[in-house]
Amino acid sequence: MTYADIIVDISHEKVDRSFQYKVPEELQHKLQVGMVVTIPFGNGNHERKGYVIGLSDTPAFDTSRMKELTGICSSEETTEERLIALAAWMKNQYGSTMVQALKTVLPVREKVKAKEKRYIILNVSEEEAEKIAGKLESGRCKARARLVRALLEEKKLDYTKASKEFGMTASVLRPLADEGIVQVVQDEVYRMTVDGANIPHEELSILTEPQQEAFDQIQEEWKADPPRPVLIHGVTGSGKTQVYMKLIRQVIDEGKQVIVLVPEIALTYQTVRRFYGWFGEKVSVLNSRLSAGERYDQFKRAKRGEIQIMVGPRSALFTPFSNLGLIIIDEEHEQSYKSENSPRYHARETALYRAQMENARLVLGSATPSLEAYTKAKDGEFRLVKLDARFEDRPLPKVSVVDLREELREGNRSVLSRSLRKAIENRLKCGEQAILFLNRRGYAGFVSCRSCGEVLKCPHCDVALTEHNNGRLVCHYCGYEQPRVEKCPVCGSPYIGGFKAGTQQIEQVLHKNFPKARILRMDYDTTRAKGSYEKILSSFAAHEADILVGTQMIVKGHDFPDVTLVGALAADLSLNVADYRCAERTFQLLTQAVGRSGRGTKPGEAIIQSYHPDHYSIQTAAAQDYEAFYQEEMAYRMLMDYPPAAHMLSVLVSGENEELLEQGMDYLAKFVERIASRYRIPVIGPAYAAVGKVNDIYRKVLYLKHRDERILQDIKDKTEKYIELNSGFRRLYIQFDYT
DNA sequence: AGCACGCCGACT
DNA sequence: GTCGGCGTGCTC
Repeated sequence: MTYADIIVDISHEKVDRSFQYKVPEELQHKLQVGMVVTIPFGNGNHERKGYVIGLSDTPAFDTSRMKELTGICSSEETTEERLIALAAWMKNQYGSTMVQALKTVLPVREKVKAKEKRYIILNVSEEEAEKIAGKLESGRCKARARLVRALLEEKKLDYTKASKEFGMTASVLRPLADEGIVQVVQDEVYRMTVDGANIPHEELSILTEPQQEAFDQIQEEWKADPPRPVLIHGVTGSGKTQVYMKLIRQVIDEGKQVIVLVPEIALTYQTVRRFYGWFGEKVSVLNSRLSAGERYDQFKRAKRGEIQIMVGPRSALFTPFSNLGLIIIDEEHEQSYKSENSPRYHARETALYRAQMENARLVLGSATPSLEAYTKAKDGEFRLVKLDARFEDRPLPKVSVVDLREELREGNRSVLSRSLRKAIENRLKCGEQAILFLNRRGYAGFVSCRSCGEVLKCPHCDVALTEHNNGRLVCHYCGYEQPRVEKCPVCGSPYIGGFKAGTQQIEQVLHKNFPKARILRMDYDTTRAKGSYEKILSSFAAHEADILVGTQMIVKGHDFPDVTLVGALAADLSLNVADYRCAERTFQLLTQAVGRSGRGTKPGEAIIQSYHPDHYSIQTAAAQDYEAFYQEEMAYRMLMDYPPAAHMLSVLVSGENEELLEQGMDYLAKFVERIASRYRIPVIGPAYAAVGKVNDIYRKVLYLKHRDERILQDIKDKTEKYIELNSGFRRLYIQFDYT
């Protein structure tokens, strides 16, 4: 006898878990994980749809009370089936529960209600309703009377609102509906996000010679069987988008569908407009501001074949297209492709799997590819396509690096070095624009010396130590701690401490230095209001300001033709983050920033200020030399066994009670150590997570590194089982993360 | 979501 | 005592 774990297709949290059913004899060899089946459910044995999420030979429930599933109904639901198989893969790969994986992949389940918004309306005249209400009140039917009264007030009553606000339940409503006094109606309206109809059609531009060459190389790869994923490494401003558009056109002409993933931040009105302009009604765009219901509507349109192209952030990867032909991931290196919630999937890896499963092609693009993708390209797993020339052969900007230690020695303590100040002055004189950029991403209080640039690092992990409120310096990988230092251990200077600089202070300094300049500031504070992001950018593009100051959000893919100067104010801010990827991120940010300069007809310039002017990530970014950066960084990852040289498994445990967390983590660490010692893998940690406390929930983390992915997966599986068997972990939340 | 069960106030 | 509304809890 086999038993199937099934998730019931009822959109309610209370049944959001699996139920076990017996599999009838004749279906035993046919049934597979991911199939959609019919099951009797609940007291009335109502027939419902269910998703098979697992099969086993041993029952986990009293067999005398277990029902039998009635049939397989998957013939036309192939899209769903594939997505469920994808969820099963994600569950294994990233160590989440199946329910969590299914929820990420099939937003359909929760959203049924949101889509079919239900209303209650009166089915009788108002006078009659008044009479009925009176009768109900004099009787004992207070709840029903309440409902009728509410309907007299408000003709169309929201179903969910009604049940929430005055506790209306089905047993209150049904008699009224049966007697024909009220009626339940449903609206089915698509909530359109952007009105594509008003955007004029645009023709795709003709490819430049290098673009055409890249396109041809991709065509060649697509003829192979099976075609490899393609990585387009194109310098900033080389026009990768044009190549994508041609590829998209080709694939939809074949009658297949396309998913385009873009980083959240790039989902601007401009991008959306361009897609609508080129492909009109065939496109739909998702973004995180969309409500669950709106997102469901778009997915439904995709499933019905009303659209051919879906553009959106990582969640758009799960668009239920029936004949998927191509997945494009733009700015493939972006951090936002990695999910923060369980399953902590990476869109690049997951896209690769989905593409393989559905015979779709995959194209990644970036000016600064992730080490993971570039390594695969070097190993021949991906096809590497280069786009080396900027549009119309415009030169890359001239870059210089300023040594802030030198500035301090010369007595300049301002955030602006002398050469940067001079350069800004020049731009103002010529009526050109400047962008000043503060790469604060992931900024966590590291400690550095302003005289010699020394940064305090963990002796075991080679990542920057973080200063905590209690004054101690802590490593977030292994938990190493040491007291605060008063003097620089290398040069003895007392100028050692945390880094303090914000966009606001810089704006003030600029006002003082250049009283006539018009300055715009763009950071988290100034972009919180809806639409303000667009407003600031379009105002700067229209040259209504001379200087734009901001965090990394200003360096992403915008075209400002009058900008001829970019200044990176403190490259060290992203270089010394307590994370092994900080050099990669710094290189990416600086390269992107530098690429904003000189996009128009006038040549551009860029100035990078740093306490580590000779660090390879800064030097190679200044030289715009990706290959050199890759070699250096990869050597470092090999040396330290950091990904992609090795794989890394982290176990994140969180809980409200710090003591309980501490205890649970100790037990867990002991267990993991025992398992890992069989493979001779050292366990790193436990340590407080980089963000040690979120919303009063404490977080601790363990790390394991190994070159063989399967060994880590085995350790993860065993740990998962151990957690399941021990009730002591019930009150802790445990997440696996896998890189 | 839908159904049974059990509590509680009103009425024969 | 009994009837029926209405909240609660369970569904393999």
